[in-house]
Amino acid sequence: MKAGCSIVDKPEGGGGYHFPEWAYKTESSPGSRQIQLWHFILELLQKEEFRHVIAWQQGEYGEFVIKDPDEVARLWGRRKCKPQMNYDKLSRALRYYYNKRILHKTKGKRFTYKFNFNKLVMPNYPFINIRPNGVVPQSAPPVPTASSRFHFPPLEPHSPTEEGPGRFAAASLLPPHAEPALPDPERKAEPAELEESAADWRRELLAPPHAAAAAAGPKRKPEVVLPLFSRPGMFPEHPHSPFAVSPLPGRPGVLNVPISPALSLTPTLFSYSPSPGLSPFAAAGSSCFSFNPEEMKHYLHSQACSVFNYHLSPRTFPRYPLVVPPLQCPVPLEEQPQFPIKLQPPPAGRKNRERLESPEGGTNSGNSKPEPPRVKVEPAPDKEEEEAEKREEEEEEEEEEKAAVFARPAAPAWAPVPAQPGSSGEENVEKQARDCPGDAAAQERREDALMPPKLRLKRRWNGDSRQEMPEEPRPNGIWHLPKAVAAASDT
DNA sequence: GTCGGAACAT
DNA sequence: ATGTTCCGAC
Repeated sequence: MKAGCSIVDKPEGGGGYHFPEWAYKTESSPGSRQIQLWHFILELLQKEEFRHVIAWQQGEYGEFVIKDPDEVARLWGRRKCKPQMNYDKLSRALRYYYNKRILHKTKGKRFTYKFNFNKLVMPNYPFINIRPNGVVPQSAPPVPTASSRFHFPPLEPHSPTEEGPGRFAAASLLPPHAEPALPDPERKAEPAELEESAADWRRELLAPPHAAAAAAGPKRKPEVVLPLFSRPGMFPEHPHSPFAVSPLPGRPGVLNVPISPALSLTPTLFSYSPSPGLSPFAAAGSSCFSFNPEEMKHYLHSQACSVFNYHLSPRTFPRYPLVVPPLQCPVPLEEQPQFPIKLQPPPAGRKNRERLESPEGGTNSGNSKPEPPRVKVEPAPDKEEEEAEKREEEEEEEEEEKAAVFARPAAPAWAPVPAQPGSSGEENVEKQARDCPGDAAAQERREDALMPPKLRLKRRWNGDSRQEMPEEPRPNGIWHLPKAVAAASDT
């Protein structure tokens, strides 16, 4: 049944440029990560059309309620070409997000979940406002309103030669009036429909039944609607696609890496999130609303282009901290480290400090002893800290987070960065992103601390090592015994 | 309903 | 890695 489910091939890597695999894993790329559920949820949440299916919970930050589980499941199933999808399965996927701290359940409220916006989206969706009745219908976390008024400076477009279908056409940003009707829940996906490219799924989702039916015939060109954030002249060459121009400077036809502010919703990427020190919202955890206007400006700019792409790959942005569409991009892409993160020395966090005997502990290529057991033998976690974290979490979950999500105390090990005259904001931000991975790492450990040891183990075994597990030469496959390990740790 | 383990798929 | 599918337990 998958035959019909077309996916957009990943861009051909011409020009000899090689991008890391993850870079291709945009929403529509083949493979396991076409689109992530949380992402999809966010999209639905964003659209007025689906208000009756899923909607933000008024008054609860990041909380949403699935009003029609079956329909959501159906939409998800259609999106993923899983006709057998149902709420039971979908919710299972949702539950996996608990551990990742992307979501959690709102206890006692059926079909109600809550995004962990404070830690996740907040710093990455600076442009989304909660405007339940606004044009951006279903909103998102309440962020400083500056975001909504921000406008993009002209970007330097490169000429994308092969855009493929406008797979990320701005349909998700359609104004509510565009497609008011819900698709007929009964309507089955017909082959022709399934043949549609990823670009069409939105249209399909959004389209009223008759329109969708029409789509089954000769493919009519989707009416591309300008996104909210799009402005005339923004991308003169491709006025109707906000994604026509890659934020990545000058890489025509190679890869229009979608830059996404959504980014680090996966644990793996947490550490790469814009550091709190870099983001005005950074603070995600703490004094979120007191930010330096300059920083704000720079930050907004650096993320500007990501914004209308925010529903693209959540993986892109954080790893390309240096290639954000620049006011001025001093470092040519090819000179930038492809995997800047991996080059970063382990943060000097508490745990790492313990084991960091040598100051240069970052690269241990010469080390003959990888000492893998260290990871397996999870020492009893720091009780106090864990307790504290647990308390914090309980507070959050059980007290319905009456403590504002933003009020979370985060003791950053970094210092606020003075605006550097002479260097662009991006530069600043980016540099910090490079130089100060520690804070993110610290947060990582906090997150880990929040987690039961078993889960922590799991995360690590799942490759979610991050700073906890420095890049070490590991014997092939030997460590890949997650279940065994989990079991072992259980007994 | 909700949860999470397990096996499996992509 | 991120689900999907199934399922027993609560």
